[in-house]
Amino acid sequence: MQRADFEGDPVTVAPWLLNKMLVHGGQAGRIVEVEAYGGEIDPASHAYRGQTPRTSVMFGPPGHLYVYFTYGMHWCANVVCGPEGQAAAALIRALEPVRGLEDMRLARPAARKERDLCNGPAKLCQALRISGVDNGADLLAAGQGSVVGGGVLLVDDGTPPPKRPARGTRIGIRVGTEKRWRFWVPGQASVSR
DNA sequence: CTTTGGATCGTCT
DNA sequence: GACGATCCAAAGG
Repeated sequence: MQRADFEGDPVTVAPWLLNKMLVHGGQAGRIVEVEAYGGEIDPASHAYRGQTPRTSVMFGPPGHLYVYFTYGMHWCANVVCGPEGQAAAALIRALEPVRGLEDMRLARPAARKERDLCNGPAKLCQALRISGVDNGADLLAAGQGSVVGGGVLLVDDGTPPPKRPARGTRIGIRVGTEKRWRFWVPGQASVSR
């Protein structure tokens, strides 16, 4: 897994992210649902109307984390993809909880079942304690010799993406609803509702 | 099980 | 000044 793997089209990179691990501190989950956002050509993307202070990370190099705040209370996390200068991203919509479940439960007292811990884009940020301070983090910083351990990381544990991912329309948007740019691991309990 | 409405504030018009 | 890449509790069936 290298930075070049993230330079492709978001519709290609997003399903490729399935089954990779998202790690933050002692908590980790397997990505089981994603959505592709196509930057300036995609009316549903935050970057559709060009670069703003909020969306600047999306215009930077791929393999970084774009975190945004919405509805006055929720954080959501994206993997920046596409070449530098082009805004594209994959929204992480759901994780299968893998490690640090006790801390996840502490961070998300509203979750009743294990699958409720990370089955939504804002839920997984709550569970992994991802917030605005993580915006712009380099997801590939592991093994680069610097201070590693506090940041958000993407890890390939060897599990390949599903050969035939399930596919459907994106959720929660009001434009661009015709594009079937949502991908998930078929039969996974932790996909969003 | 499904439907509905409230919470809450940064961002851009 | 409007609205959003959402979540949750409450109410109804």
